[in-house]
Amino acid sequence: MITISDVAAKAGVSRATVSYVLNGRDTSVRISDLTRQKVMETATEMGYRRNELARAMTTGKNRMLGFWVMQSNREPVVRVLSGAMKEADEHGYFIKMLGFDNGSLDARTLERCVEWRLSGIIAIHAPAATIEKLFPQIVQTGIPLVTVDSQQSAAGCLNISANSEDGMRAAVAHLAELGHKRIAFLGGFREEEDSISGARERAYRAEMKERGLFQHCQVEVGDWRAEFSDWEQGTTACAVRRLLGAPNRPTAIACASDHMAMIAVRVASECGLSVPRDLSLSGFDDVAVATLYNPPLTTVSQPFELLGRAAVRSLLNPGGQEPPLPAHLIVRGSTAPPRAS
Amino acid sequence: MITISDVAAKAGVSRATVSYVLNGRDTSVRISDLTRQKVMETATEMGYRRNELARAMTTGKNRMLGFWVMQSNREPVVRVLSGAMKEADEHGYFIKMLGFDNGSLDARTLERCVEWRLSGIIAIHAPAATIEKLFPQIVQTGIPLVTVDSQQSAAGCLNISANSEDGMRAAVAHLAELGHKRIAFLGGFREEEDSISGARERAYRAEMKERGLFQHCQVEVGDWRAEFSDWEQGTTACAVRRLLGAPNRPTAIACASDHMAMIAVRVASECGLSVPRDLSLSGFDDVAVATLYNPPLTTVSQPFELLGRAAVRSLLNPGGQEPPLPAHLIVRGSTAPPRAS
DNA sequence: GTGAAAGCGCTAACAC
DNA sequence: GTGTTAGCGCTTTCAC
Repeated sequence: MITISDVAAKAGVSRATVSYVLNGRDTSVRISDLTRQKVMETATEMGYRRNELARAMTTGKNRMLGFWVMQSNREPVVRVLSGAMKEADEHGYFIKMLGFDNGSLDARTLERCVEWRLSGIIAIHAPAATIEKLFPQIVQTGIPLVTVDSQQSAAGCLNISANSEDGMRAAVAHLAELGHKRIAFLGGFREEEDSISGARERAYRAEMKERGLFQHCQVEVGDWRAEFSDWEQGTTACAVRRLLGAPNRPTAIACASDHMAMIAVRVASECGLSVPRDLSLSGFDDVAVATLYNPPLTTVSQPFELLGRAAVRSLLNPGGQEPPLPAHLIVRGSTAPPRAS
Repeated sequence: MITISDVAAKAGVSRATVSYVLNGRDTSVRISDLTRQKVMETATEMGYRRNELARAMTTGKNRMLGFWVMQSNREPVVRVLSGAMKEADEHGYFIKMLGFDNGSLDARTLERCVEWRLSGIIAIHAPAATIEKLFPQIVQTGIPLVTVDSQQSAAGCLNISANSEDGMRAAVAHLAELGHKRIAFLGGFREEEDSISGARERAYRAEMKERGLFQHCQVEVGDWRAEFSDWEQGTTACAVRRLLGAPNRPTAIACASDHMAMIAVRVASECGLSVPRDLSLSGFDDVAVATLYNPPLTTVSQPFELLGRAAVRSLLNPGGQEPPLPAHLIVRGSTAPPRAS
């Protein structure tokens, strides 16, 4: 492999000069057009390839960001990743994958981040408990960490999320405006009080209250990391069955994720209920297949790609404020006015 | 940041000794238990963190694999990635993301791979044309490249795929055994003769022929990279409409992907046809939502995680043969016997 | 068994 | 403007 010295020798200049030219540092250190040209030529001619490893080592800065995912297999994750990739790329940074499905943020992986001198870490869907437990070690590494779509500012580390409260309120409002009164909420696993599902639940209650429907509130909790393969025995399906089996069953359910809404559709048809004729359902996330589902899902769309971009940006310039990202309702075919009863 | 020299000084040994101990090279170079212990202790005590950058630089080997994806947003991609991550991790390797959605394999990104001295590249869903065009440059870099779920051995570079021919034949066989005769095939974009969709199409024809149904063959081609958002105007929807609008419309369609099968379900219901009562449909991939779909999709399951693992393994030991990975049929609710007509 | 010393490829003061 | 030089943190050969 051709090194900078080889180029220098052949071009008849010093290594430093080559380095300057190759890094375009012409502004601070003037290099004559002639030598620059000469250096460039011999470099390409010899097939020189810069060694980013050596560069990163000497500067002590690795332009590489870690992307930490607890659970893959979820479309939001890959969409955030996609956004992060693009933003990172635009700043000359790279993404290194950390612990895909390897369970949660563990000390060992954190260790590896410092061994590689990463410039930052993005953790997506991080349980607040884990973050909190690891927090001392995280600050000790000195590597900035930003969470995405996790609990609001767990332990004081920055979190990037869309404004899902507004989104949830919009969903409930939509349902109410269609004429529904008994609108239930189907949440994700309520791991801790302040989980992301909890935030949506609060938004639901707030909107219900504002519309004078508070006495009709009904909340059930499923588990949004459930495997899909055996959803029929899952906690989400059970939660929906409880909801639909109740004497005063709801005519609409606002769900905390699209997948839960899909499970709800399936359970409803089990019960002989058709969506949206007998039951209106709204999802959350706007997963790609939401539009292909049968019926197409009314849902709250989250700007996942933008979340990824924002996460990278906030890592790159720590001071800067990121504008809040809106989540907005998309009305499709899974919601309709309640049947005249 | 504590360096190896710091540890050496404090432990009262030379840097070399520390290096030996830390790398567990005790076998070739004997280190006394006492010194080893001493070194280990001071290292942890001082909070030493190895510098992987420096290590990679001096050895000239970067234990990092590039993962090249043309189009994210597809579940298969993230599942392959997940498998690759695990396998890489078990061998002490890492995954670096390359060009997520940045279009296809381009020369610039390849350049970057050599700048980072990557030990290998995994390219998923690579169009054969691109691979072929870039092939000279790829071999020139000397970085081994393996494709996943791409056209069979494009231009002589190794490709890892499940045996989707068998899977397709199983799907057609299943449909035939249910009593269907007019079984159509809905393929992905037929970019070149030997595309992956083409392979499935050939398998379909072969199975039809074997069962004496060759005269009932009907093939339409959609586009499996279509966006979902406007599937109604998409080529896949049109292809399905052509199929269902024909005088002798098929009673079953074997689709080359789950998403296309879902589109087919939607189009069928547009036409007043119900699945599986009026039309049986089989998918391909076994995407997570296949089981949640309405109706649950009969589909051919691909072992994506294993593909990822196999890709990494074949990069790590170039000689070794990877055993073929089977794709198998999963029967769910989207297929049924044809209506007595 | 252990240590001295020579790199690995590059950057960045500083001198010319 | 350009070159000299001293590292960066680590590995590895070769003496001791």
